[in-house]
Amino acid sequence: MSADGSKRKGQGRKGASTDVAKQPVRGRTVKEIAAAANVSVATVSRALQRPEIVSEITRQHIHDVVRRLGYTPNALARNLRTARTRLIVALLPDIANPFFSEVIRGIEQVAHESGYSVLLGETQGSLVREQAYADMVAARQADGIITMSPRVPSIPIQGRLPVVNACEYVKDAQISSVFVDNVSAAGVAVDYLVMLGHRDIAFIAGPPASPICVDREQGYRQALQRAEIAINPALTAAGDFSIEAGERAIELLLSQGQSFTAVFCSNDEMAIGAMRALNARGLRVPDDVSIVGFDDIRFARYTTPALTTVAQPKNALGREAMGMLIELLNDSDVPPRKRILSADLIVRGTTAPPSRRR
Amino acid sequence: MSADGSKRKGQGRKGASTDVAKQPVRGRTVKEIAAAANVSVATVSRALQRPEIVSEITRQHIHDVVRRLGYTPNALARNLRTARTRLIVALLPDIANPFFSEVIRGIEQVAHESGYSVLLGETQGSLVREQAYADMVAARQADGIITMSPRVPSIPIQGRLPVVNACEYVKDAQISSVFVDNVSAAGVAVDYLVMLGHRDIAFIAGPPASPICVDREQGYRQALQRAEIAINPALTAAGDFSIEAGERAIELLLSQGQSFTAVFCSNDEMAIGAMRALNARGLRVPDDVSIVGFDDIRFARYTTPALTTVAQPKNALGREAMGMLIELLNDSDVPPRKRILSADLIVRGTTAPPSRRR
DNA sequence: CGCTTTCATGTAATCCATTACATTGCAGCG
DNA sequence: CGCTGCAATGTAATGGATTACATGAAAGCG
Repeated sequence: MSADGSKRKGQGRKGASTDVAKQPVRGRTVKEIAAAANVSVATVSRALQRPEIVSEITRQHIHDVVRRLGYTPNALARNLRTARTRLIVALLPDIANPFFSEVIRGIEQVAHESGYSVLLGETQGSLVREQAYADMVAARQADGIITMSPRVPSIPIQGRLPVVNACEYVKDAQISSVFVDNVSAAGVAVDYLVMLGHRDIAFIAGPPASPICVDREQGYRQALQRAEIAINPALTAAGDFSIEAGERAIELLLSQGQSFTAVFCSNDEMAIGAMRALNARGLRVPDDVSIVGFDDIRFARYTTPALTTVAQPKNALGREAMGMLIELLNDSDVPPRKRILSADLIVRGTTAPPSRRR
Repeated sequence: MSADGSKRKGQGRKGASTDVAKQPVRGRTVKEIAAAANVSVATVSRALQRPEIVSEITRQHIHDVVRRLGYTPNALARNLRTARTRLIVALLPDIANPFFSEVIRGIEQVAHESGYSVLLGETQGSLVREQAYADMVAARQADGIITMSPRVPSIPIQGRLPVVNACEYVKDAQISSVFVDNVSAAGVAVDYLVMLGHRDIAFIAGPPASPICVDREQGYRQALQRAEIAINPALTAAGDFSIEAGERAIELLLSQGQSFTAVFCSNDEMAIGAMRALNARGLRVPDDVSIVGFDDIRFARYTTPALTTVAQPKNALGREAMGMLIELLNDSDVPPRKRILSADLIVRGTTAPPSRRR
């Protein structure tokens, strides 16, 4: 078989004319374009990257050839050489949670203004996933990461990678973050309930691993203290941000025979669950029980009655986060900083003064 | 001043030894590891890629060095060489739409089983965005794409790229697709309304550019024909899948003085909007008007009353789409095929027989 | 006219990991 | 002993683009 003549090494088509017809059109290279246009690879590259430094005529010609042959430069090669991808990854725990959608919008707006593309990674709260996506940055497939988990510290590795934490933050991590002042935002919400005349206010907590949830709980407590209402620990129920958790929390409180005229929920989805559970038990919102949520997701406006909630500046959170990331990408020496935005109470239909009954 | 001295161009660190101390730990290379471990780069690469072909002792040693120095192989270089990224991009028009979340879950499950990572791109219906993400595949930054827009044909370029269309499809495009039988699913929904006794059934359409919406409308019409109900074009209102569109549609119909006892909506969000608009006008669901949605998004269960809707097999759609994509990635010659799943009507609380009144 | 600039383009080094092929050493076998 | 075969490792080609540096031609200038 004289096993050498063929060799098959390299691109596998040195002849370049034998089987051209069958071969799919994928994978042209600068070299091919250069050959077809009778110029050097450098000129082709320049014609595409910085057209102004190539003479009008060759530029035209090269562009024609590129179009005719259908050439897309290999981004891997380009990025390898230039050491940047103009790609950033946004990590979100749960795409199903509409809260993040608008944050993403903000991120994308700023990203595009600066020539970055955004790719989304869903982590489902899994550390492994977070790591996997973070490694993409370490492996240079992306320039930076914005994470919306309360668990950034697991991410940064060797030296400081360009990471920004949005919506969440980590207690004493050296990482730039943008988030709202959850303590005071929660406080405002509970103050409002107090102002309406409520004194038995239940609280549905979020995952305790998340500092922002701890803050919301603290805001709730401080507000009660301000109003000189004794804190009843039995009125606090655990939750995990899901609609179902909201339902369960209410069922638990009711089955324990707790009495309350208002519920402050750590997010809107749990508030929706709470409303449903109350309705199921024949209790009316807001006549029997007032409900306040947190986040102001898109659906909050469309519950019946519409949900009173604390609106986070979602778009601004995203924009700000991306802004910080860009700063970091341009100069890896800027020190991490925390940016705190404020959130507003939006009063809709689920809150009213407590009724006489009960 | 003297605004030139700095220049700032290029990688900005040729010296490579002057400021080693200051320099962040980023960017080790096989070469460095090889030097530190006193072996060749080939051995390092092998120790990491196919440990079994390296002697126990060198493997150990190399792994130690890798860990000690903190080395992550440059994925760009690797992917460039191996011509695969093990990354796929899923394009969705709108992350805010909870329908897609579960489809994504399905995609991710299958992807991970086969060693792929999934990145999400939001297109917001913009062709430019779609192209940009599609170009990532052309530029070899990702191996394939699953798109959930009804506009695939804009994507594939030069030869057939690995593209699969999920949830939507394009009439006569040569692209693999997975979607439900929208005609019959819509038919079943309308049949049910008819069965309940409704004869004046309004329809809120989706974007006409989307074939699946055309199909849903066709299903609606066919069902009316089956029931020998004359089709009243004035009972069909345009929509764009948003909650607001649902509200507007109802307001339009009511302001035109149309009379109807049921509304079939092309998706759940418009159904939610419709419910709200009806409530705002003092009409009760389902007592005065029955509502049926489409998709069965997570929130459908939590409206009051809970929404009757057509459930798409979201997870299966995602799994199937990813399955097809993997097939394509393994063998680019498999011919495109369409896979059609079925959808089930879920009866909840927004449907009832028409009331005597009206 | 000769010299310096400037412009357009070409040549080849470079980014970093993978891997085909080459080399070395040693065990096994007739 | 000499040869084959295998295991472990090394050397260098390779992937595809960018870009520093080199070259050559044309233009500007005294």
